[in-house]
Amino acid sequence: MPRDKVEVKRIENRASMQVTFSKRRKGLFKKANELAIMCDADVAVIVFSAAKKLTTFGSPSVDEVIERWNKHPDTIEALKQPHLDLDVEQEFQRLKKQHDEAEFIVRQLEGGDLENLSLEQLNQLEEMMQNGLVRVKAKQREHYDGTIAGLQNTIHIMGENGHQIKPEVGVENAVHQERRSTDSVLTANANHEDDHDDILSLRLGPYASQDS
Amino acid sequence: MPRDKVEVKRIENRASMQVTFSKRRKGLFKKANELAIMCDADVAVIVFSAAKKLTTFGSPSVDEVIERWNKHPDTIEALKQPHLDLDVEQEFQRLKKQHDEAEFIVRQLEGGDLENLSLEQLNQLEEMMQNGLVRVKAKQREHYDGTIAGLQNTIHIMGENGHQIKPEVGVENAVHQERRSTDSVLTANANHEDDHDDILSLRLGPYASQDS
DNA sequence: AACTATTAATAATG
DNA sequence: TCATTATTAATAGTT
Repeated sequence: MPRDKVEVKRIENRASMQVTFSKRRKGLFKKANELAIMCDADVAVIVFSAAKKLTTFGSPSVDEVIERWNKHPDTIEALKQPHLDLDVEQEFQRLKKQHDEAEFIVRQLEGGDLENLSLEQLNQLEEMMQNGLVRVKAKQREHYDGTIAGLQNTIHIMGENGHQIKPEVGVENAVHQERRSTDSVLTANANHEDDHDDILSLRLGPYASQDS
Repeated sequence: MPRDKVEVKRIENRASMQVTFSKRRKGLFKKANELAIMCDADVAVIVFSAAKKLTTFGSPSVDEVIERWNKHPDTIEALKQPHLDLDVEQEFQRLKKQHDEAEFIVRQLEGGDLENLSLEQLNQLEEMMQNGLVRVKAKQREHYDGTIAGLQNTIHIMGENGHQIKPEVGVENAVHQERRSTDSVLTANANHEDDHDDILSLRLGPYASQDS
């Protein structure tokens, strides 16, 4: 509905599909919510992205609406429960395949072999990595900026209290010190409450460098 | 969204609620359909009116989407009936966890959210990406070198056949350009035979599932 | 249902 | 990804 009229058909460009998806999914959920509230309706919306990510909206909840749907006359004749063991196995295989694909990319990062990739695929990998790198660096900078601001503030306060310190000298240097190359590898997990960016972490503070 | 701005709250008047319900439900289904088509998403929308009437939209179908929802990792844990074989269930969880870790890293590359990462984790990610990039670039260079060698060989043969060309001049430059318009690269190898596979497999094609 | 005056959603852009 | 904005699309109130 915006800048240009757009045809309703599959968006071939991956990046813009992703952007459009996010926007429209948000819009869809908003509409669903409004319908539920304004019209006293029970609504469930289930969305799987092209990347297989699941997002849902439910009022009063996805489970309850689906439960109702299961019991509804129009639905009830269709499915009983004809699966389980077989389906679990299938789902297992599907998940395994999906995992292998993600693993493959991670393997490239961790030193996996690139022998069998075409130049085209290498270029795609490179772009993916470059883009990721840009974002990581930007986020690192935010951390450092926050730390620097905190330090400067501390120094400012110390100055007001009559301490005799020349601040700017050490701060900048500390931050821009080069990093050692640990070969450690991220054992990733999204959940961690141990997010500490206190002043001490400056010591560890490697700053990103190089081309980007 | 028309004549007057309207608050999102329950419409008390039965008649106008019914009218609004019809209009908005239609709009909701239209949006859901557009999302499914444009963004290659699987979408299910289930609506019970205040009068308990059921209407649904599903792409590819309500049943299939709900089936997928049932089997989704995020959902399966909360399954009502825990009648899964214990071994299978355990293995499933193990694989899911492993997958989450790989998926997490890949997400960062694909533009995932870095907000919740500590500085330490960002540094590890960066290093991983840098290392991967170095290897990818080295491998790209091999490809280009191969191309160069081939060209030089051709030129050499042409020279023996009496052609008058100075080869060394522009070869290196010519080969090392050629690959910066990355936007289109991603869609370039989209084999649509695999249409409903995920983004990773689209990018990496047949190599995605391979093991080392 | 149809009709519009408006608001809301969003494609393109930065 | 986030913000802005120029447009189109959805729709509340009215007929």
